[in-house]
Amino acid sequence: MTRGTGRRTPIRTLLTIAKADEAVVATGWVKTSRFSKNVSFMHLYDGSTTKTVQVVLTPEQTEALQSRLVVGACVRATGKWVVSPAKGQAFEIAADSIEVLGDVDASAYPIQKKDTSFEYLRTIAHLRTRTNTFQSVFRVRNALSWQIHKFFQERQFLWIHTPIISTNDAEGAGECFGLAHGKPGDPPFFGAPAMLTVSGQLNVECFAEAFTDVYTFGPTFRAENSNTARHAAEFWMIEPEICFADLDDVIALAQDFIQVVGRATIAQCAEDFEFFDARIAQDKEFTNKTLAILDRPFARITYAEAQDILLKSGKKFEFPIGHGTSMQSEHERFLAEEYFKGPVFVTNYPRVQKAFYMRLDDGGETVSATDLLVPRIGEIIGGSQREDRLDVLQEQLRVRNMPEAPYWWYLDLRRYGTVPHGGFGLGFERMLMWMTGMTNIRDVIPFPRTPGHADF
RNA sequence: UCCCGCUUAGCUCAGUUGGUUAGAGCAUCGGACUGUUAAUCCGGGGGUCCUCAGUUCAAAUCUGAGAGCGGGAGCCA
Repeated sequence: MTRGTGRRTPIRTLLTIAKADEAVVATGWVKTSRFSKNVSFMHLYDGSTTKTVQVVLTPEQTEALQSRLVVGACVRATGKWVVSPAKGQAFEIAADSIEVLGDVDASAYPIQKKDTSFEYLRTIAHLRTRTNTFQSVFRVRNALSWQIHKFFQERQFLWIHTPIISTNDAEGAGECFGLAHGKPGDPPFFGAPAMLTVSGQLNVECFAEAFTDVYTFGPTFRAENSNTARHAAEFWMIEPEICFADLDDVIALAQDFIQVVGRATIAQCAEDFEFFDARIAQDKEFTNKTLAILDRPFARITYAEAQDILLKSGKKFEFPIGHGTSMQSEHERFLAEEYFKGPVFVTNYPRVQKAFYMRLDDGGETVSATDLLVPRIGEIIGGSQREDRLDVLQEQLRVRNMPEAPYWWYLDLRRYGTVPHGGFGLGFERMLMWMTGMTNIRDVIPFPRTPGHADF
């Protein structure tokens, strides 16, 4: 654990390894302060932990600084690390000197030491980072990112930086954001209309067929007018691609990924998950239940079996069920939340419901695709074994009235040294929501972009 | 894009059947007090009741339109 720059010590470090009577320098912002004639207290946070450090002030320091040590003020406290005589903490700082580095006008500061709605905090996204909830959310977001890279790196996957700018709309995964430059009527900068990527998959497949196991992890853009708590116009996606692999291998990787990364993230951010259990989730056993799910195999059924389950459930659904129907949100939630009570892989969807690059099953009616459905969130992963046979892939383009020309390089992968391979795309923010219990994707993205909103 | 709901103090909200000067908690400001833990106690200030139009003797309250926000659906990750 770092000792900081040498001129200060992170609060997390202070609380774990500082020794009694050691001279310390703590820096941070005031979380709360309490003043009285004989002795005063101030709590500082610096983002390194869910906890604060208590600084004890003398009457002279109180007199001089009371009006300035308000919530949000930036402070440097120098003093001695001493045993606390009170119950709330083992140690505290007996301050020798306190400097206010940044004042706050308390009558105007919008962050208060009280519950505040997430809706309101979204309107002050530049300041919401200072609240307990968002401190925990973004520490976990950082840890989850780190554990994702760790998982793949330890398994010899290469991280591929697939392009953000694209001139083909990949797989038709969704509506694209077009790129404009210069004056209207200028020739296209890239020689063809360009857009922000909707997926790195087709690009990363090129690397898979040279490095065997690869992944992308980066921002993705969808211009769909989606107004839900689970959709954003800019989000991060994890897309591994593995060779010499079929759908079973893809599913095994996906399950291993979620379980290993999930457990490691909870272990790395134990304090933050305690906070979510206490303050965000309705259920105090929320994280323990997540850990239990991460310890046992996920359910797996085919699309056809899923339809049989829905038909036999006797439940009234708003949308039609039965073979050939497309699975709606209510059906997915029934399967994950009520029937399996946990994550479930659904496989072998009808060909017509899925993308052109998914491998056609024997019989030609279904494809080797899978969605992973989880309680509360719905679809968190979409994956498939890819069509590795050139003639079948060409036929799949043809039946969808898609031109071959833009995909010449993608088809080359099947012309030269083709290989059974597959992969999946996992919505990073959806996994974060599933783990933390946060219910709105806007509250797990630093500065969320949704229809009508790209503020800050 | 569709359906539903909400909008009252800095924040979170209450506001009866339309009726006189629109309330509470927290925050804030002033004071007191305490090894305090979102401290406690006393006092003060703070309002375009989202906007516009209408009904009415009278509108926070009823009607219409608009805006913003939220929930759900579709699309998907």
